[in-house]
Amino acid sequence: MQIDINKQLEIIKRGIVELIPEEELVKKLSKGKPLKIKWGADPSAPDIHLGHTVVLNKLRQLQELGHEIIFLVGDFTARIGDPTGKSETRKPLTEEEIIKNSKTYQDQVFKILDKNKTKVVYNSHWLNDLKINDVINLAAKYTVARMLEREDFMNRFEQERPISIHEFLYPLIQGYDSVHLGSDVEIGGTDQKFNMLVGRELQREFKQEPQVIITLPILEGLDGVQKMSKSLGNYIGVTEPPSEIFGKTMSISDALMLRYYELMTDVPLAEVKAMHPKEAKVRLAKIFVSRFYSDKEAATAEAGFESVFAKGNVPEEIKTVNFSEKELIITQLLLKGGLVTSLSDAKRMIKQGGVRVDEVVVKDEKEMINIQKERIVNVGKRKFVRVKCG
RNA sequence: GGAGAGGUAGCAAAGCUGGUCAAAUGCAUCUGACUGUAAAUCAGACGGCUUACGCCUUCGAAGGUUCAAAUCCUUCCCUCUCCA
Repeated sequence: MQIDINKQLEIIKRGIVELIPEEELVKKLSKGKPLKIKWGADPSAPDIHLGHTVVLNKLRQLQELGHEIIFLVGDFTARIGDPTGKSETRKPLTEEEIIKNSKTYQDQVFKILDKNKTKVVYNSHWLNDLKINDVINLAAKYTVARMLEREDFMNRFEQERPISIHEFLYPLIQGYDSVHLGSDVEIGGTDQKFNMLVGRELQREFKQEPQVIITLPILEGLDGVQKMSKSLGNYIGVTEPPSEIFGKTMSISDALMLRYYELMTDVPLAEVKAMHPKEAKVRLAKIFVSRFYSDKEAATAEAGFESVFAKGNVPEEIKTVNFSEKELIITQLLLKGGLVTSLSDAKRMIKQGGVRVDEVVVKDEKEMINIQKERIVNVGKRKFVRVKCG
């Protein structure tokens, strides 16, 4: 039942950035036993997006090759909270939040992974038991100079920006997880390379055979520059409605489209380049919707998109807001309809010609809008709301 | 423990001989034009409330000086550098 090693290697290596070191993987594979593949996730943000799917797809392949996926939920660090950097201090999550988040997370992950072939573990189960001397021992196994090998540490160090001591602990803890699990392979984005390498060192210290590391590309977000992440708001979530997935895909640049094709599809790039860019993008958008929903949903999303943006129609599914008033001044309508953030914002949009009621541009910021009959109000190209009295 | 530098809007970064600072500039963002909801480009907006004159809140925090403070003083919090 074991698949040929060369064949496995070929599948494993496709689309990855690095395999460190390949010989060790061959050696591990040649033992003929399923490998323990560790993959760690942070449960503080429960929504997974396209960026995560790059790794998930690879894990799925490994799973199909008969290996065991260990999905490690990093609940320990989530519970402590990570005050790293100047970005908003991450609040420590409560027990309930973590359980809830990780459940949501799993629901989404198992849209791609085979639940029956995945083992879910929580690192608090063993990390909670560590004593302070265990931690110091762990810390003694690594030097500051080696920690500074990590690019972002070095950058911050050179730019005289703060680095907290505990940040040095995280790679060690992540490495210790590998020791505890006895993982054969750890997989993650290229940004995890350093931490995963620490795992190798620690396993060696603990007289284990070091894990092999597989790094995968980090997917750029919709802006095409920064990595896709929820906090940057440049992501496509796998649970978003089909129309959103479709629309967001259509808004990316041509260059980014090629990148997405490369990282997330099997379509030959030459074939994509031969197509008209717009057609290629539609095809990509449909691939994504099909993947998380169905071909039928994809076709519907495409039709909806063409109707709204090519023909300028009103989207079919839009939010309805009810009012008790029979008529309302346009600015209030926009604010209460959630289309703008303040009255000033509303006036701004009107002044700039971005506000329409039933497709007619509103020029007067004092205009009264009668809503006894249902009206469609929109700001810009994307924000629509249906308003009515009652 | 000692000496010094610094904390400004989403980010970066001016201003800091007190008023003309709701705070230059760049990036990001948003709206409009052009398009393929692409890129590039152009026009504009980008704290809140007001039809508007204007008013209110904002420059790490709290006090103080002053007719008036991001700008001066005091205390506190935080960051970095050098010395120990």
